[in-house]
Amino acid sequence: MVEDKKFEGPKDYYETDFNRPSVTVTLTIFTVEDGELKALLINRKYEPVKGEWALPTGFIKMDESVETAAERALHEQTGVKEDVYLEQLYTFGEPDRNPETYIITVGYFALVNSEEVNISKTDDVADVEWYPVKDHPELAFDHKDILDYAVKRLRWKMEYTTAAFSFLPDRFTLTDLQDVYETVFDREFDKRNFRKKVKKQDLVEYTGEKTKNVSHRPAKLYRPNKELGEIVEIL
Amino acid sequence: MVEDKKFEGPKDYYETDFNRPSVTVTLTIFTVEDGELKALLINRKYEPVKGEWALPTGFIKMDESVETAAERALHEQTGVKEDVYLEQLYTFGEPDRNPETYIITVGYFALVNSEEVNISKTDDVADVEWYPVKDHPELAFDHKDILDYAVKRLRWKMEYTTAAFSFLPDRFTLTDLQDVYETVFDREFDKRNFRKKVKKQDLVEYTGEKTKNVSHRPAKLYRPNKELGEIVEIL
DNA sequence: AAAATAGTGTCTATAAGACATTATGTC
DNA sequence: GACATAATGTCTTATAGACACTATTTT
Repeated sequence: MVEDKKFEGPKDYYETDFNRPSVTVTLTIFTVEDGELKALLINRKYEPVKGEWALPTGFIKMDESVETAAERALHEQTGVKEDVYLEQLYTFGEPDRNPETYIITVGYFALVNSEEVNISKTDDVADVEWYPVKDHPELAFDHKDILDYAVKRLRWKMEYTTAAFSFLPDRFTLTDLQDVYETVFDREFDKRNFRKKVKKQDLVEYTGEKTKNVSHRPAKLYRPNKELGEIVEIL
Repeated sequence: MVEDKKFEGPKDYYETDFNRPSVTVTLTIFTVEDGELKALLINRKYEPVKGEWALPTGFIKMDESVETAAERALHEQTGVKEDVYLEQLYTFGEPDRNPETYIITVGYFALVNSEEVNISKTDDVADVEWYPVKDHPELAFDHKDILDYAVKRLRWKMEYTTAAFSFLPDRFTLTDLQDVYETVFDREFDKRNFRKKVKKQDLVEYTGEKTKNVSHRPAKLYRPNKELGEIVEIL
């Protein structure tokens, strides 16, 4: 066993020393809006880095799991009531990532539909805002690294799972779905190949309805097949 | 911002309360030996769970990163001097995963060549042993979950990267390589298809030498191509 | 009928999987 | 020459990508 000597002993090794790293959760909350991939940033009200932009963070209570802390932070910050897709990303643990003391943070990323989410500024923050991932203010701490990592993971996730549905409403057109992919991957896909793949994998089912009040041919509205809300592997 | 009220305030929010989760690292150290996938287990010398088997764990010092703590635990426990492949796995953060207090643990997995590793029992442990993943003693805490998770990740890693080389010596035959895959995935692969794939991807290069003193046709000895020690994505 | 977007099929190239025989060394 | 393992190629099937025209609705 490799433990700090201070914690060693035949009985108890953990309540003997105050000098241990703290732990927080840090959230990268993504949405796709206006053809852009956006992340939710907060402007910090308190020190350290007061007045700077950062990803939402939160401490972990003694009676809640790390995952619960992340969900709580998500719900309290975005105002969204529904459960959204939330996944652990990576734990960032460089001693100097926080300028004042050693704080390890467990990163999570969340995918939300911007139409179902109400941003609510709480008393703990100076501001809350969606920013395009391609054009956002400088971030405090190592939050830029965390955001970059989250974008990579999001792309991986969208390639191999049905995560894209998390960005869409209950019913959507195949063009909507393709737009989400093109936005996140920042490139175009061939319409025929895209639809071929989606249909072969039975990812969606036709609702029987079409778009209304469009000045062109209406599009069929689809919904995710069966596994509503669940993110499943494809391919 | 979502923070425990106790930590709030315009100035300082982290050195005001003792009642926070602790953090450790937990290692799943894999090797392939005698046609079996094995993990390194330790028998605990101290409470809690004294006398039970568990994965190696260690606290994080205030001046080292989580990754460094994992490397330190690895080197101190296995006695291996060389750098080995080490990757962060997942952070396990259920409040009740430790019976006495809330300890969050950052899981890592390591891949080592059993011939290059010397297990060294330190004063901190009662015993250290390689155990087959398919047949090991009961594990303390949630270490069985961590081990299962690590096996899944290992399989994924071996499917998409050159991680398998970490289990092999500098020079090996293609049969050796295939044996590693068959052991980890617990199934057989077609010899011709396996070799076709390995060679098309330029994963290995022929050393010019062959096995000696075998009572049958000698096999060519290969080494990993270029990226010695590095694990790269394939496919 | 003009504008705007929805919707569809073929061909080619590449990768994965099934499958059996010959080659080369030791004893 | 018997034994044991090394080494190799073809055929079939599935998947990915390139590519252009017709259909349906509104105004």
